Amino acid sequence: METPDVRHSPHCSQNASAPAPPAAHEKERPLTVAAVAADDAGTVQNEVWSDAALSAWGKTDRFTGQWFPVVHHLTDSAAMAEELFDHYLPPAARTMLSDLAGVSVQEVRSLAAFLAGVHDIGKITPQFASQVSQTFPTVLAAMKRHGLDASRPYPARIPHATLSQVIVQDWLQTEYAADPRTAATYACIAGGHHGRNPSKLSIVQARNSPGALGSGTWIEVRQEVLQKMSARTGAAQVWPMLVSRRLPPSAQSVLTGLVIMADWMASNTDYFPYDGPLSTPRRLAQATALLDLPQPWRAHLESTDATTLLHQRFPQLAPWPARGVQRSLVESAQAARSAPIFIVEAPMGVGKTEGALLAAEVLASRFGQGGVFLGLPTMATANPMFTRTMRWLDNALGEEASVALTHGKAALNDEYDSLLRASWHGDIHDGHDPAESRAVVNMWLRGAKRAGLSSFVIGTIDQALFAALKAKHVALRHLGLAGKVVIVDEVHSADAYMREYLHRLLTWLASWHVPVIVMSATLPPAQREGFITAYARGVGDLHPALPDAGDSYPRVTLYDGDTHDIPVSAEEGSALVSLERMGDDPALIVDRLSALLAKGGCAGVVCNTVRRAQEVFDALHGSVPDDELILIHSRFLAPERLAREADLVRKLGNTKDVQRPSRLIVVGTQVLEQSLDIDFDVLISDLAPIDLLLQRVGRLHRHHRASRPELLREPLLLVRGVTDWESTPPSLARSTTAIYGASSTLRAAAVLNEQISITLPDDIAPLVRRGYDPDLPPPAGWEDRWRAAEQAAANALAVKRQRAQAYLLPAPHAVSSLDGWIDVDGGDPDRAEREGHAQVRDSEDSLEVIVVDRVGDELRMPLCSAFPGTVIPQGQMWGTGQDARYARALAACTLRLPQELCREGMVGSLIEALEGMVDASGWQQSPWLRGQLFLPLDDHGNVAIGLPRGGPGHTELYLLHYDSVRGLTAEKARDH
DNA sequence: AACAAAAAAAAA
Ligand SMILES: [Fe+3]
Ligand SMILES: [Fe+3]
Repeated sequence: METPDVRHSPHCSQNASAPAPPAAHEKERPLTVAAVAADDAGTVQNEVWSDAALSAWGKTDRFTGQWFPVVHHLTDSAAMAEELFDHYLPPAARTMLSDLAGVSVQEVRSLAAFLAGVHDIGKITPQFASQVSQTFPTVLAAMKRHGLDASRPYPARIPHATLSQVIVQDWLQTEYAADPRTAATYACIAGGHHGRNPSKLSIVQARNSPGALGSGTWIEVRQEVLQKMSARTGAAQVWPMLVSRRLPPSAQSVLTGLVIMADWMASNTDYFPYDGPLSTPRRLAQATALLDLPQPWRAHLESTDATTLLHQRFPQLAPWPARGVQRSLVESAQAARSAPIFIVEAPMGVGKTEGALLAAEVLASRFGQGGVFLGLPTMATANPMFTRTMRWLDNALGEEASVALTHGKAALNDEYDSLLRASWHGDIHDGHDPAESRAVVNMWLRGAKRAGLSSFVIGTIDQALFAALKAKHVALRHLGLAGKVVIVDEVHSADAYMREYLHRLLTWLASWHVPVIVMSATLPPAQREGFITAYARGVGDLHPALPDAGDSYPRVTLYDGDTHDIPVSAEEGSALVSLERMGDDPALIVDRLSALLAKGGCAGVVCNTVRRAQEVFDALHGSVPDDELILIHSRFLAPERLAREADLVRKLGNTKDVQRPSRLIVVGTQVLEQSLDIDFDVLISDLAPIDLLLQRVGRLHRHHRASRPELLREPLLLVRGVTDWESTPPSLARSTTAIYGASSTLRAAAVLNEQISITLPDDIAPLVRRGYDPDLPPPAGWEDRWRAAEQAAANALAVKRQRAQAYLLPAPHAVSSLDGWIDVDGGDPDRAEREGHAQVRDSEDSLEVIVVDRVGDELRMPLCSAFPGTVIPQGQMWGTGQDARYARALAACTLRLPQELCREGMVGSLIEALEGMVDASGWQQSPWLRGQLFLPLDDHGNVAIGLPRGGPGHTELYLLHYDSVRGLTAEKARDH
């Protein structure tokens, strides 16, 4: 906290009895003066500055009564920026900044240090200084004695960062005759140091506030700071070159990120104490020792051969040679002319991830990146990827490097948690052999906005997309990504809304020369082209050559200024999947499966909704033994869903110790289509968009198995979810069109129309291409429905894209400076962030709750938790200290409520109802439980929720039931 | 009226 305003201090509400601040005459002596040590080497800061400059306060601490001169904070920040430039930024980021600024690396370093060295110069103004007139009157009196009169209060509060921008900008204009627009491209970096750049209008307003800025000595002291910082950092020699050209926005944002990082560090009194050593080198040495930031990663490869590399990094894969995709990736990474984007389309299980990590090493060693960002669509896939990446790092790292797992529930991941705890205590983490692991979590690189600044960041793709979102501190996201190789996996799962953000991200990444590897199942050609076009835009190429339109799969496409179709040697044999249509009555499944599984076998049934899955399950329940039937969907408690998925992989996976049962039916929803590496002998699926249907088919005879049951030797796909196959066009189940829209589902039906088989993998690319081809003609007799569906889809797409624009960060080429770049038309970003309007996913309201068991008057931890049955105290403080582990285990017991309860306009009353059911007031101190909602289930797994609907006094009662077999069900009781 | 899965949220 920079101002002594303590209204927002977390301590103040409960701190009525806190000791009063020391008496005014005692507390306002800068302790630094007394701390000059005789052997202090280097520049003693006080000798540099005039007494007037030293009298200006920059920070105050109301609790200790100490204050700190702003010129010292600025000197600390400049020194920290130099340190970060030299030892935190990877070579790629340094040369990128130098390229963009049009000066040498050394010169752009001077620019960075200068900007950090003046970021708070707006504090040397009457308007800022006057804030402490009540709390630190003698500081103001001393300032006044030095000619800095701040005794008049300024109620109109212009943020000091805005004042900094005005001051720096005007100085560049008068001192170096910079034109205003050019000056703004540099000055906005000071203006944005609080995470939000002032708008052009507010800058004009600030400039026209002479009272706020002050005159006379105020101007002289600021001039002194600007000149001495310029001289100290070497910027004085660089400005004449810089002012002749505008700094590109891509450099503005990364430098802003660097200034913010330096400021945060310099503002931490553990690292830069008010009363610590006075000489800057000593202060910096103390801070860097305490920070202990690992250096950026330096990739060093011992071989150029893909197979050799593969075996060095992934010894468990020896002695098998590198696979086709891996070789293509490694070899084309070696050949790329400049930082490239790869688009890798291949099924799971061909070693894409390993190939991408090896390619990242090749790219980083060639282009100087210092880390890798690896993004996945879900937390559930990011977690195992974190573990895999850690094992790669065991073999890839020569020195210590920082790692982070970044997603909303990262702290619930045990491996990351142990690394986090090790960073606290400074001791080595348990679990994995620490001697082998040079990957560490750095203490400073924790928290939502800092973790992404680590060298190796594994997280949800959202964490990268935030770099394209209008949100506070987006420049820190830019700093985090600008020196890395960026890999995003399973990109096919992104919808049109997310793709808007992904495109914008790619444009920014390209502008920093960041190598990108996009991995996906088959993409419609328009999507492939969209990624290349967005990336090319970032390097100023408006008309990149488009990739070959032919149907190949797997395929690797590369753009490095030119577009290349990289050959991938095919290795899999092809398979002919028989395709049959069946009716929608669940009873038909019972009959069909009992016949098909007569000689044993494992069947998967994928339904488009939870309700349909539960219906199929119920139909099978009577005739199939319990241990041969599994239901899986997302409406299970998270630990139970995890256990279920682990069970499926144990039974149907591809591991050495797989225990495949002789007979099994798995009924589920789309959770079966996502990233589970399991194999069915026969598959039944609801009709779905063709790409999704093919994802599901990917689970059919997925692994090479020595033998399959006699009746299931050839892969068979049965498609249902259509109420009438005979009508023209087929009439789709309503729930299916509600989820996917009529167009994409109808298109799937069209491309499969009259087909009786699918050849894998050859048919995949053409089916997906045709399924999304705008010119696909409807089959005869489908025209009317088709037209209506196409129109509805076009409208929905336009709405989605439109919605995405609201919080989409402008592209680097679309702005001159960062002035107002995260401002939202008619809104303020603080509010947008607080209320969660700014999103990278387009989603309707939905609610996740933590489940507790209610037994009599007691609340207990759920049976699936790590502490089953443990009593949870109510109405008293709980969840911190010794209880934190219980709170953490409880926080893992989440359950998503059905959409039926989260309808438009219902969520508010639902939250209210839930808050009334469990007294969680005593748990709010726990970071695990703070702000969460709780659902108490009685010992039958039941809970009733009443929601006001319609008129006053009118209530709808929903009966929820949870059991470990069917998951959560909701039904509406009769009105009462 | 009812329809998957998925993510997220502290600074200087
Ligand atoms: Fe500041
Ligand atoms: Fe600051």
